[in-house]
Amino acid sequence: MRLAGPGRNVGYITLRICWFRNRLARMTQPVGRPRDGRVDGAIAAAARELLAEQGYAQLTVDAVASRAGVGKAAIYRRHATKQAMIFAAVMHDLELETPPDAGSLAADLAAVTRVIVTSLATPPPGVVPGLLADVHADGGMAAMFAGTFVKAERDCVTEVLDRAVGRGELACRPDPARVHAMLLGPIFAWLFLLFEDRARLSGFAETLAADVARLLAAETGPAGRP
Amino acid sequence: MRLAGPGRNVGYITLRICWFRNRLARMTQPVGRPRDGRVDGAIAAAARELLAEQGYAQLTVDAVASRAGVGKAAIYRRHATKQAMIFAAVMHDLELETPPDAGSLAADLAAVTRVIVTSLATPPPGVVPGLLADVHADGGMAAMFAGTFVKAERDCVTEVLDRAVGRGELACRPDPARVHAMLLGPIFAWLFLLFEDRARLSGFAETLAADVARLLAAETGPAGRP
DNA sequence: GCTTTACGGAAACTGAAGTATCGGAACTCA
DNA sequence: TGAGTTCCGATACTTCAGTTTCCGTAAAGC
Repeated sequence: MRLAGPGRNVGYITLRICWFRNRLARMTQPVGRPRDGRVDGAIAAAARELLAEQGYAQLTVDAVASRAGVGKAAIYRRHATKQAMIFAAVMHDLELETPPDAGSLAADLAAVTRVIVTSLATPPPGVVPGLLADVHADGGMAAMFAGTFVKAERDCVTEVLDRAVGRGELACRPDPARVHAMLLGPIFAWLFLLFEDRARLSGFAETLAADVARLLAAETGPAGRP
Repeated sequence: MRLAGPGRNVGYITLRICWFRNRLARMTQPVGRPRDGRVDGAIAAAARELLAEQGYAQLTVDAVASRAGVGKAAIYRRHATKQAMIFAAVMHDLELETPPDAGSLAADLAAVTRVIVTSLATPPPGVVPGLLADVHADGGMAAMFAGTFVKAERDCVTEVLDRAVGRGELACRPDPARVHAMLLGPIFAWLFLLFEDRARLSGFAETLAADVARLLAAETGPAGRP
């Protein structure tokens, strides 16, 4: 079955060249029919609608395709798995921007806390725990999650702490990971671990932000102190 | 098709009496071959082994049955779903007892924090997020979770806070739900949301417990203050 | 002994994820 | 303009795993 020989080698090299040319072309202008951008939006919208209507565990790819008016192939052309599709749909309209300078560490932390509350309380019930399980079941999803959601929130926290140092409220910047965990964790626990009243969440979050601000100010006091 | 009549009525009443007798008998001594207690243990042990070896998402009921040397029917006779089986297996060897009085609020909170760290960090990777998603996908599991894991931890927290009030360290007891969220949340976030270094977890937890103790002491100061 | 339930084993059923294929359309490049 | 490539919706198919059912057998109470 071996067809080796001079002619065969030339053919192999030609194929390699064509392959590289294709790779290069794809960088600038992909060949073939371009993807319809409206399909991406329709998939994400359908997924979000069905998540809200039926819940995370009941969501099926067939239902998303049907609701979006697209074929399943169009979905799997864009997302490797059902979980990746849901992740993209949920992250799509999640805005995680650093809030503007509010003038003090306490006010800045309160604003960051509100961003966290919104990002956790907005998705339909069951979506956040479901996604978290999927993230822990697949290394690729974990990297995606850490690079988008976690990083965006971490940047918010770091920025707010740097502002406080710049203002002279803090002598040195505390560990952002620690502050991040102390803000995000209790809110997550309130919603998804302890099943506490969602109506009392915003009050709890306000208190939490004030507590953390007081704690940081007390331990790494204002610049100029011993 | 109606077979009503005096004789029929007597038969109905007899059936009712038999039914009640059966219900009563079941309370004291169930009829038929009793369940083999070793089967329960074998199922739980096999599930825990396979969770540790293969991970949460890869666990199948067939594998558990095979490893335990039992039939699948024996599993479904005991647990309504695969998720309930895993829940029972994981909760089986989880000890959540209130630590003994350590003499101060700070020391007591540190001990409770260690209990929480153990309960979250001991299960194999992926098990805690997976179970949490299942809990949020089924109301029955949610009630079970709230009544066992959450309640046990909450009782620890409440007891420790009451001790502090009794000692005079705190003027009044803070909301146990709030304190619970502030202890459990950051640890959960450290492990499962932020993917921080597990080696630094115990240090973070110690700091966290001290922070919360200082916070509570500062806001609802010792008895006797205004 | 009769009835009921549990046991392991195995087969059957069911739903859903993911893949393959089809006829047709859109785009690039030669 | 035509060849080659990719996308499109639609549908059938494969595969896998949860759940149910059935079998012959064993252990308990009446």
